[in-house]
Amino acid sequence: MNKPIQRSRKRSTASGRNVTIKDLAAELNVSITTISRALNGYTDVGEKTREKVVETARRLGYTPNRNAQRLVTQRSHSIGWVQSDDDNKFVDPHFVEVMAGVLREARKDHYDIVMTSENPQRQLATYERYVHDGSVDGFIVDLPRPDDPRITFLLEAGVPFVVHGREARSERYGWVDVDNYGNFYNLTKLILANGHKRFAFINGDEQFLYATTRRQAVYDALRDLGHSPDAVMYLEGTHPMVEAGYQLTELALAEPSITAFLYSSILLATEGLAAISRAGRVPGRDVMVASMNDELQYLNLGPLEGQITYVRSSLRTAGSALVAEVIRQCERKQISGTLVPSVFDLGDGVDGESIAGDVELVGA
Amino acid sequence: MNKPIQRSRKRSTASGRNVTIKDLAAELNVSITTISRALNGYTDVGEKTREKVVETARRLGYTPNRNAQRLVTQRSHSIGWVQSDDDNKFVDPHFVEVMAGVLREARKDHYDIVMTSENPQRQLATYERYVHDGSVDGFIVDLPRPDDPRITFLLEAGVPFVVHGREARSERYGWVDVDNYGNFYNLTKLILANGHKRFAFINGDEQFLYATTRRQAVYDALRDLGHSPDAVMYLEGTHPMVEAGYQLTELALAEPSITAFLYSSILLATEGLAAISRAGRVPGRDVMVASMNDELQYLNLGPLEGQITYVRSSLRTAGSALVAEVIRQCERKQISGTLVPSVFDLGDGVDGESIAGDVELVGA
DNA sequence: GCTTGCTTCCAAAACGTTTTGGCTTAGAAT
DNA sequence: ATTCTAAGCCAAAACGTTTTGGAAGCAAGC
Repeated sequence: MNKPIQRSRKRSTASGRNVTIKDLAAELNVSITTISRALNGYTDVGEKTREKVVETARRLGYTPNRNAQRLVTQRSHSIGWVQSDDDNKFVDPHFVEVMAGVLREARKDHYDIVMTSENPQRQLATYERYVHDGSVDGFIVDLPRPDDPRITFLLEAGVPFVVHGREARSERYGWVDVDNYGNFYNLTKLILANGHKRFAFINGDEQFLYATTRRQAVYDALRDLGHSPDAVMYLEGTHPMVEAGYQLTELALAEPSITAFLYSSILLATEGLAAISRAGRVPGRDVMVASMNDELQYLNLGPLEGQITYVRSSLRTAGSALVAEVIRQCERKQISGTLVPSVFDLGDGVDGESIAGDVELVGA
Repeated sequence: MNKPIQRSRKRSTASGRNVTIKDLAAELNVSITTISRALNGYTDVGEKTREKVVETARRLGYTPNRNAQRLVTQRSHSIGWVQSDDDNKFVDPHFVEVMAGVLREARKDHYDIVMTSENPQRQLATYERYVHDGSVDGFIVDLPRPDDPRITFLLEAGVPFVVHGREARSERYGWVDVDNYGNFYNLTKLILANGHKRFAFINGDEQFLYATTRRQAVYDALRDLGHSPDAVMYLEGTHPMVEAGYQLTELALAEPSITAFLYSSILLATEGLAAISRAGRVPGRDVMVASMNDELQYLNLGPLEGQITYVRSSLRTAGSALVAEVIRQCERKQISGTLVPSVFDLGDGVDGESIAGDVELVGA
């Protein structure tokens, strides 16, 4: 009898067998080769036959079995996106925005996105398994940290992947990023140009690179424009961000010398605005508020119109670019970096030009 | 030469061939049958052989090819989750919370989640294709509407699926839901019990069923407790929710008879609180604020402590239950519904008991 | 000695495709 | 008349597993 220890098996669909390439071949009295080649656009099948084939394929509701295709072609047409199961970290509203772009682009190119979450210690094993077992052709890597072990692993495994953000080795892999440095450099310049002598900078979690880069940009701008580093009160908000926005702003409000607020995320900024209002200060008149705006679709900035100056950059666009890049790699093994565009929107009473961030394409 | 019209092909991994079951068989001089059975826990392989097999499998870094397994077993061990590409609708922070639970549970059961987005008109075709081509074994269906065509389709296709929410046919499919009716009935009772004669109810978009059910519950409670339907000012916020929270609250604040606010989502509520504060009213003293709290991890309710009365229910738990249910169906074709638990948290100055919602398991 | 039963193994078929390396046939070129 | 070319088709191998239906060997029971 040879029973398995623990498995049980059953067909997945309630209805009977799906129609296969063999059924088509039988129906038309041609070989399965001809069916396959007709459907895949090869030139060695006669026009009449091809027409008959596609017609009956449609009529019988034929859909090629994806797993058979994957097995023989050794390509899954799927890309993997593994999330950190690190409780709060992964549940970030920014993430959904990126995902919207990722899904849309993937659909357009007929790729699937396969997702899992895994705690950081076991993540490498997950990447390894996914690529060994043929589940995916490449990966999206999110929120890179300095010397990110995931990147190290993927680089030496020689697997296609794209990183949302950059670290030291960014020459060697494909990436998509916003111009963190340029944007925060310019925002700082803008604040100073508007006559503010001291401001608070409420940054994101510095364990992620985007935050480090932004801090660097702010201090560089201060130095280049001849201001002391003391002109900024630097505050770091850890994930999840929202609580930090309110509390850190309250902290900064205690110092009267501070007349401007710079936020690393619009999420921090909206909370900050609440704190500012509650303290009886009015943004745009008493204080200047500047921020990075990632265009979170669910956040309506209407009520805040004019109260806030920001650099706008679409995370959704970044998401699309991510999968475009990783697919490009899967299909012809060349890597490139993409800087997503940024545009400035000035709040009321703020002087300056609406500098548009560069759109750059590194590599080819 | 027979060239294809448009394809190009390449191996996915840069490194050479992966190690297969044949390599193991060759290494150990046994048949591939034995390898397979040893690795899959069948009783008809000797203990010594089994040990040798698992040892060399580990040593050689063998990972079974997922696509071959899927092809022969006709099971993908993946479950599909198709998002509406309807621009704003899908980008809802609630979604991320559900997803955290979905991914965690899927990982635990060794299932993959494959996601796509598709505009509503073409969604049915996507479900059809996914199930025909063997990509997935079942589906998660989100945000059902009345007579949802997706449910109609999946029911008659006989495909395993689970719905987050319920509509008329909920006897016939697996679902996971929060007790929308009970919770909003109780919240209304609580508001009235605290002496409020008139309140605003800011609901979610009624094109989704959870919102309709909640409205029904509120009006039923009013009727049952002998109040006129006019005791509520009913406002419907469409997606995305956040803007609605602020604006609709402002609208309701204009009517002085209104002394309490009931929100369908904590997202609406936090915006509402901002509007209330800005209007110079203080929540917990001048007005009562009640809400459903879906435990969005990125939202910190600390600063609002005591200002708000809510029913708490974990969307993450719901997410886990969703995949547990759909996997159960895939593996033994029985369907059941699950009500996720809810618990009440009373705000300062609010009288009432902390009613705990029922935990129910319908079906088997 | 012969059957029976148990344990351990295995050859071969199957899953549904793609691709290779032909093989016909018909017409054009010699 | 023969050879060449091109167009249209196909048999068979391959992808990497799982599963079926035994077979071989050996001990126990009669």
